[in-house]
Amino acid sequence: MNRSRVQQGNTGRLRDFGLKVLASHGSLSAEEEQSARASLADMQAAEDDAELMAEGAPLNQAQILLEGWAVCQRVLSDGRRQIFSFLVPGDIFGLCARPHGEATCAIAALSPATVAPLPLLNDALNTPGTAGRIVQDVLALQESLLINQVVRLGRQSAYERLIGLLLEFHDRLAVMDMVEDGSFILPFTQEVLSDALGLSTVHTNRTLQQLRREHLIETHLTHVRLLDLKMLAGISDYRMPSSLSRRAASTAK
Amino acid sequence: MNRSRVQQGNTGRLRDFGLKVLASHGSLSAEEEQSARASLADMQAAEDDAELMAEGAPLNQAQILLEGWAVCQRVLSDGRRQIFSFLVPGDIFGLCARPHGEATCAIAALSPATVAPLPLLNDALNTPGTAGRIVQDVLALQESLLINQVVRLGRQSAYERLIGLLLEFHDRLAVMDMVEDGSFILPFTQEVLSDALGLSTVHTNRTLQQLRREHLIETHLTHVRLLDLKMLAGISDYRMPSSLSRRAASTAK
DNA sequence: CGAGTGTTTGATAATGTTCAAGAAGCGTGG
DNA sequence: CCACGCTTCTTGAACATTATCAAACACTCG
Repeated sequence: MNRSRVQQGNTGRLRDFGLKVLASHGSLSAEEEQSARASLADMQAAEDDAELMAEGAPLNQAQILLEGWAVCQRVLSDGRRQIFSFLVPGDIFGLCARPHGEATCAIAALSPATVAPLPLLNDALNTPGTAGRIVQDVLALQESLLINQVVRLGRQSAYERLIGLLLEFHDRLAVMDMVEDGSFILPFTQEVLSDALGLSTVHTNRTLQQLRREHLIETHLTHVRLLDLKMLAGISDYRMPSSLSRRAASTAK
Repeated sequence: MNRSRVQQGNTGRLRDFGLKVLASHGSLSAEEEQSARASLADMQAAEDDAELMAEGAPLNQAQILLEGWAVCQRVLSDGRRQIFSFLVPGDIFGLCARPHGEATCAIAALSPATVAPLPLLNDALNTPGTAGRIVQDVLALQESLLINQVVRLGRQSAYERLIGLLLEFHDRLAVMDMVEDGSFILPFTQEVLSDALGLSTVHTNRTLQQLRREHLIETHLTHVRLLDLKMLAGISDYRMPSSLSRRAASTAK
């Protein structure tokens, strides 16, 4: 774990982002905001590729990813890697519903990242306030994303899988206010995408090309734009997880 | 939901089986055993193919599958089916770590089944006794099985997947004392296996044949025998979930 | 025996992988 | 500013894996 101070100028912006994310689940009480504000100040930078959490680590320290992306992954003994899920900026991790839970997979940063502890959320699952609500929402979302991942890997074609994952990114980033006109940034390589989709990089590349040829997406460097959400959702049989759509509604101006 | 009385002669055996399963997590207190005994008496039969739990149903009624197999599954709009996980006799379902949880997928019986409620386990997650321990164990196992399923589907060949799933069956049934000399019964068709493995039935069939030709397994009707556990585990990079190996140790005479 | 369901087989096609090499983007240091 | 090395993306060709379709076979139950 290789962490260090965060550049001065950013801390304010990132702290406000963290507070906004928490508040998107419900309004924070004065004490809750106080606690969140204090712990967000402890934010730390992590390098690209840093392991934010090891497989088997005790799940008793809630954290929020304030900046950068990360993945939950497992590496097979022969080097093949499977990515289970992505963490996007604003995502909360390190939670577990049951006491003494252990991480079932490692969490690794995909880009330089900033992380802050949220002791407020530790063991908050069954508490009445907004903290409890946040934990519930986060766990519910995690579960439903994992189920969607199984469906993609088991029963969908490369084409459908890729679309489904892009739509998931879209909806999750939209809740964090990181989508503009269908466009967002994926700060990682096609290899990462492939390890999530269970495909070779070459095939991921060609499938992306197909989507571009069909004018369903545009890409420029790490920017992706989804051009026809309805069409894409139809092709991949995608439905937004209910735990997201609730929050999307509450975020809308 | 199509349920009815259980045949007279079986209730005693099934009740004892249920009690044995619960006790395999830790010794039950007098009150716990009392409660379990009472609710096991409410066991009900379910037909082949019956839906034991609908997708979206509130997860607040713990139940135990005393007899028969079931699956967690989701069906895509075009009819393709993905099976996420299997429930073997002795498995507990209907639990959720968070309050107000909803089932993310439907549970369907694969064979005629017998099910009993276990109110003892409702909201027992954070309680001190053995009931709490059971809930923790069950949830931990579910999670780790789902992760294994993702790895199989995403990064393993048909051959590896099939072996991995067979080993999982072996170890889970062994804990329930349903394996004899590497041999056990899978009371469902190759189509079910295929829907779990994300393969066509034809390909599942041919992969099974290959395993037989290589003398790694034997099959006779619904009986399967694994002939070389070490070899099989090596091929598929399989490790027994830790939540199972703990119980396997405690079950051993 | 006959209908129904599940398994096996063969032929063929689609989907996805591998390997190898070239092109494009990016940072670094001269 | 350019040259260089590095990584990522892209391309082509050959190959492997898995799916699809259709038919035959086997087993089970009435």
